[in-house]
Amino acid sequence: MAATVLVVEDEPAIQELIAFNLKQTGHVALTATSAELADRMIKETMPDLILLDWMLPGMSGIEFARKLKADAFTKSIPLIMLTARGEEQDKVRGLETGADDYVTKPFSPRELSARIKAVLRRRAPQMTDDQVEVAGLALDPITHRVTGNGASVDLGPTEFRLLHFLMTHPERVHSRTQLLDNVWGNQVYVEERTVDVHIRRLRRALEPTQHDNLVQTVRGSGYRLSHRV
Amino acid sequence: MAATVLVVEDEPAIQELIAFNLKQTGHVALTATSAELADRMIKETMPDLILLDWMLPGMSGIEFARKLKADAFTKSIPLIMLTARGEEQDKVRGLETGADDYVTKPFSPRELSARIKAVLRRRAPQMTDDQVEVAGLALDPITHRVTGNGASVDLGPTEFRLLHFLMTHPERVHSRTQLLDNVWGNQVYVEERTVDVHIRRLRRALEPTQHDNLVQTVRGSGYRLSHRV
DNA sequence: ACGGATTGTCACCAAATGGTCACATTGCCT
DNA sequence: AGGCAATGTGACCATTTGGTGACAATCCGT
Repeated sequence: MAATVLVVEDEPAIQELIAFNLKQTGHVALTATSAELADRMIKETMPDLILLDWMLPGMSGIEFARKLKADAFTKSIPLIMLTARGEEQDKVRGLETGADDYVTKPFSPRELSARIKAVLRRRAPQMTDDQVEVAGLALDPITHRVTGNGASVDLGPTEFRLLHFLMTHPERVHSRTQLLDNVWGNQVYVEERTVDVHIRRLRRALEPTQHDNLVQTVRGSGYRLSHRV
Repeated sequence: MAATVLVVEDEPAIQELIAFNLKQTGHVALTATSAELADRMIKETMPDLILLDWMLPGMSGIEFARKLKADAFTKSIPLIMLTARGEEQDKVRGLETGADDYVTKPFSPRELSARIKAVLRRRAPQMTDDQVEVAGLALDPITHRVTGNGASVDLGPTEFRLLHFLMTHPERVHSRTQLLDNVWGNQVYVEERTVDVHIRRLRRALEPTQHDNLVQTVRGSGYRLSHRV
């Protein structure tokens, strides 16, 4: 999953190393050597993720992190702190400032990319190939297989995408328009009521394993996937 | 939450980009390429927010902004100005005319939507999708769920909107007219007394969890949501 | 090309919802 | 206490919304 990552790090060697690894894993790397520079770049590009070194010239990393999390516009950007080894108390303080994760130097490229992936996953869940599971209903995007309590469930392509979207965005109400945009793609024109029909087909397919009640109607708003009553 | 946003921008590419992103974030996008056209659309649709380009053919953006803020009908509509980069003095003048915020081009979709959300929250808290909680009564616009001390509360669409408005504007008395404007929308004509009936329905729905006394009658004025007796 | 699967629409139905009225109740003032 | 105005409340009916089966067009593998 391609993401734009801003690396705030003053040591050129480390900076390049990270940038290289980011590109290797399919991301776009932006770099800044100071908080001031980073600040400007954030406003311009609104990156999907920020990697922030603990120690920076001028404004310290922790100070900068606090500033980012205080600003309503940047607050929602995931933040990973890079700390020197063994500074355990720093980790604590880092998480207090609202960092989503931290990585201690030296780190392996694999570890870094794993953490990046984990943090990004929280943002765009349906983009990943991860298996999803809700109340005994499991969907595997890779094998394209759905099982209810182990028993296999047969779905058409549209119902599969619909269920995948719902399962990666559970509990949340989606209007018919949102579903059309996210499941059908936003360039095709189909009737809103068509969603109803596919919801119906999805429910029917889930009936054998009693999972049809996961797909809930919210009158006047849309549909929701939830295990709660 | 879903808001109707009017985009006044003469460059088709930018206009489309913005409209696309608005739809992505769940808003309804209207577009106008000139101040004259925008003027007509505003009268017709009364958008929740206006995005106004600085540079427009004919009447300039700043001139139009001033006009909007001088008119009693449009004065209260939040306004975000789109300015070219680095025109710092323009920002100042823009804010002087009553713009609520400004965004410098080029901007990222994320920044724009963050600012839109921030402006809407300031002007119309019930348009945002933040959770609200008052005295054990919780309402979540995203999942479209209401719980009283954890127990789920069942509401019809109108009662849900009514409660949402009251909870985002607590401790304040709202006349029937104000409630009609904010909950029903100000273009529909319904009897004032209809509000009473929906207040009644809302109270009944809140009875099971003893939250019905939050909805208070202020004789001669209207209704209020408050945890105080 | 054939046959099954898939998909978008439609028509029809049941249920939910919303607005209004009529009447009951409450509160406030003299 | 009496009377008036404001509000509460139940019922009714029209409208809206969503569920559902049927159907025709299209797609796709054989």
